[in-house]
Amino acid sequence: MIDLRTLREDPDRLRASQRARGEDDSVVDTLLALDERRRSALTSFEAMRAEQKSMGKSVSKAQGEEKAALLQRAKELASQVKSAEAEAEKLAGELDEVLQTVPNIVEEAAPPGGEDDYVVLETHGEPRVFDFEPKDHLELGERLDAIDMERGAKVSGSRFFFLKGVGARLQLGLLNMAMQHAIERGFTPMITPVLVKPETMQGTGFHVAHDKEIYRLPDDDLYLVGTSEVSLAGYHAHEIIGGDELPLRYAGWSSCFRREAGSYGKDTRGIIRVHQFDKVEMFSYVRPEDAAAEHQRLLEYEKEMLAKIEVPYRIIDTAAGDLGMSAARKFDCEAWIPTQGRYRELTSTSNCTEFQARRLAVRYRDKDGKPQHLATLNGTLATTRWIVAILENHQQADGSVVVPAALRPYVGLDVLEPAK
RNA sequence: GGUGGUGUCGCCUAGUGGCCGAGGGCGCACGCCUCGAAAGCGUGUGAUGGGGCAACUCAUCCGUGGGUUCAAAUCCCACCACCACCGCCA
Repeated sequence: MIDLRTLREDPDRLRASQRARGEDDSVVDTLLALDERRRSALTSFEAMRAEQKSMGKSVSKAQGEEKAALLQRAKELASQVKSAEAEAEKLAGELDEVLQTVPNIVEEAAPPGGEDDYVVLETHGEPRVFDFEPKDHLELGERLDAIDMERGAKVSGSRFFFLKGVGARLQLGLLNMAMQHAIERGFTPMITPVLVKPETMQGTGFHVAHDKEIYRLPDDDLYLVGTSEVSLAGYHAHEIIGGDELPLRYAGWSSCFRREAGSYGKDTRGIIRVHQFDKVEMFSYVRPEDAAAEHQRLLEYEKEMLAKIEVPYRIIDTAAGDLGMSAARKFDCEAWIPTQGRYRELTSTSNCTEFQARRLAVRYRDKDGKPQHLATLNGTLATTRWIVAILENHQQADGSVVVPAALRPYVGLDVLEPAK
């Protein structure tokens, strides 16, 4: 959520941000007008309420006819107070409704534009030159008896799959390595709920009512998370955290669920785009002034993980229009996928500044003891999709796959051999 | 799933319609005292929003949301969480 006081003082900042995202900047004027009306309604309600309170005192002291007269006037005032309050609440509700739809203010350094306007910041490693025709990850996975899409579809439908044998071992090893990576860097490991209440989903920046990506359980008013970021953002909701406890760093392991509505026909083969996958996610709560540095830190940890699986990758600075609701800046690491001849997203790290914390009421005490909103950041350490990059980049002519050295202790195998 | 109980300021607690504009204790902060400390004594002690340059001031907040009333922590309804017991399942 945007800070209203900041908006009043510097509305042009939000206007510029909206334009960078390619979104409507007239919402600024809508907000300012509503805010003005809300404040004047609030002031008049408060004045009436103060009068009502003092009158209430006189009623209790008065006697006889005087009391009856006072009571009569108090009754009239009570109904006026009621409607003044209703008016103030109505306007507050309208303001909040608009406020809920306004995305975070983007960092000035973020590239303007849409999905294709990203800027490549770094490229690491060179795409491997094969002296044989490389197989795609699904063919490799099937030969290894590691990935079973057909039975996934039989049991659950399209975009579901089984990881089996070395496939299951590969994922467990990868995610365990990610967890260990995080623990060594001071993160607290967490296994999080995957079903959350609407306010948690909403607070993290997803629209419970409109978002087509969210799986819903309407009978229970619960929602399946698309990432443990949601649960970890909600973890400290409505808390005031002592300044000496900061920064708080968590590494969440969870299954993630995405409906992938509107992506029909995209990435239909294999496990690139699926309805359910597993992920280890970093999540930090820091003081707002430390957020940019924390963002670089999370990106650094992602780079270290990518180095461990030894795949070529690049880092992109996501354009403003592709940031999503909560992020002010986002860096993606994309790995080279040989059979696609292009880079695909393996990690994503977002600086959400105070946006999520304001919605979820996560605060800390500053030096003066005043509660202030924290900044939240998240970043990927490993996901099921990494298996695609590992299989394709480390395959050999016979269909076997060399396990990257750092991963071997976690997988317990040096080479994955095709099943007979 | 059922029955009963509980939910008040960081913690414990008082509070059964107007004296609650929430009292007390603990903790914490500051001051007095002391060579220093403890004890003792005194003062202060939350959040949100509005107004004000500010000191300050007004409103809201007693699990959450509704309702009754001139007036609600207090009465009524629903929900949530926790505890106990019963049932069911593993």
